Amino acid sequence: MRRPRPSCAGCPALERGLCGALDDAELQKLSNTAWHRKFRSGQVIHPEGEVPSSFCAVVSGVVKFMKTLPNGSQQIVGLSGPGDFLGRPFGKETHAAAVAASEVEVCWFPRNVIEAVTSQSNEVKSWFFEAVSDDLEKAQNWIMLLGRMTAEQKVAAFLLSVARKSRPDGPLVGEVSVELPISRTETADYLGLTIETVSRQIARLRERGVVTVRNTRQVVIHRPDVLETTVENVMPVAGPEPLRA
Amino acid sequence: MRRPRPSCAGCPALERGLCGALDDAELQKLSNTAWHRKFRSGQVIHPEGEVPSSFCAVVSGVVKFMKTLPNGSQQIVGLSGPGDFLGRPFGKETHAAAVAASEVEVCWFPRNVIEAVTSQSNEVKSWFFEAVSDDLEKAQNWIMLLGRMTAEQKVAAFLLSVARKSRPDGPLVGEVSVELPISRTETADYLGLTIETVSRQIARLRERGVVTVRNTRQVVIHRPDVLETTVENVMPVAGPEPLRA
DNA sequence: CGCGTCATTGAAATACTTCAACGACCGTGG
DNA sequence: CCACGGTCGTTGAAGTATTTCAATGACGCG
Repeated sequence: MRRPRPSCAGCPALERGLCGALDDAELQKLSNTAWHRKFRSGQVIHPEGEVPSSFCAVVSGVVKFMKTLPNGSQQIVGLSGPGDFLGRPFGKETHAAAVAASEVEVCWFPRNVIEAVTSQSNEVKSWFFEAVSDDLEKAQNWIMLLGRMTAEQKVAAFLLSVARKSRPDGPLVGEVSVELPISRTETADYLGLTIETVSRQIARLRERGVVTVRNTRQVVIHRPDVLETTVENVMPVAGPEPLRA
Repeated sequence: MRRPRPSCAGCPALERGLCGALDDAELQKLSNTAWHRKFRSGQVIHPEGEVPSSFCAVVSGVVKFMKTLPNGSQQIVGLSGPGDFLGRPFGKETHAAAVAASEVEVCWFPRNVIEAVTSQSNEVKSWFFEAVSDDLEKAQNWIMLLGRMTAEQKVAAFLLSVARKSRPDGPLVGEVSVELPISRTETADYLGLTIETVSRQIARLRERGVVTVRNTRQVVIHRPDVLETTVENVMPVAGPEPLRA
């Protein structure tokens, strides 16, 4: 259902995303054709392997990018939040499905409008380039995590990444209360673990007093420093061999 | 040591890479400042976390992109071969070290030349955008592999990816003889396994008659179809539950 | 209240790693 | 030419982290 044209004031895509890189005329052009659209948790925004006919920015909620193996096992290959853009210009098929991981609201435009703006503006091209480069960097960090970290480290890294997103400025000292953006099942698919292992690792952190679990989505991190050393050092205490140059 | 200016004729970067997207004047500008440089296996081409002062295309050999954890464990987050470009314009620091995985020859230019060409040409900007997008897609496929595949599947997928690169056209039928581009240790770092596990999985494929190992780098794949079903199906036979829509 | 979904916990199974020994290959120097 | 040492790969046995299977518990909704 078509909703009234959105006002861009206060939109996270304007403050942090592509729209902030546009000049007034370009923004006007985009917002003339834009409309807001809502998805319930689990709904597919862009299916895998199609050229999306449209393009959108996340206004609120969390979007997961999923790949599915023929045997049914799934892997989340990326997450997007408010201000992030879904899809890319220049009609390539998506290589992962974009699925709402919560109630999601997006600002939706036809792809030809985005492509018109993109092809004319150098700055917009650069913005896309930077965005994809950042995604690539995140993906490579995730490759490191999936390939070389233990379950304990993966969960610690996940909690830290959520905490850092909620505190973009400061360096995580003292108590940090965070809201987990995704369910246990999704966390497992994100970390390449089973749901049981995720649950057990969180339980261990709770037993050790590192975190308190208010409910399945609300976690208080008492000792972010412990999480950080967990991620950085495989060895729990006293690394015997300082690595040589 | 500075080598004579290279001729672009026959260079893989011209045939498959960025240089093919340049017009004559741009190519001339680039080749005027370019020179060839060689690296022995193990030498670092771009260190991690620096803004590279230069930019280059791989002419021959294999380059690995590595991340290292504080405890010393390593993960290869990408591989590049002839025709691929290392580094990106617009002065961002690299997020992985580029290291020669074999004898490597590159075509080397100062970054300001590349940036001049890039900022003036729309087509070059698009080329970079496409290249990074492709890298992102590969990285996301690798995330799937690392997160959800067994050791057996990882090794099968690796052999297939090497075989496919050697036969860019046809669909892998019959016997395929491949040369592994990287050592066992590097394969392990690429697949997120130990060297022993890689070795054992290859041994199992050999015992099952799927491959023959001529030497550590030369492998003949007798049954690529078996490798493909291994990757696609976790279950050896009879997937019971067809996944529902 | 009862049902369905999602999360937690326990016990058994297993895949992968770790530790350790051995073997193949290769260049060097006697 | 062959012995020697070094690196890299293979193989075996033991250990461990994670998965799998199964049961129970918490929460929301009709």
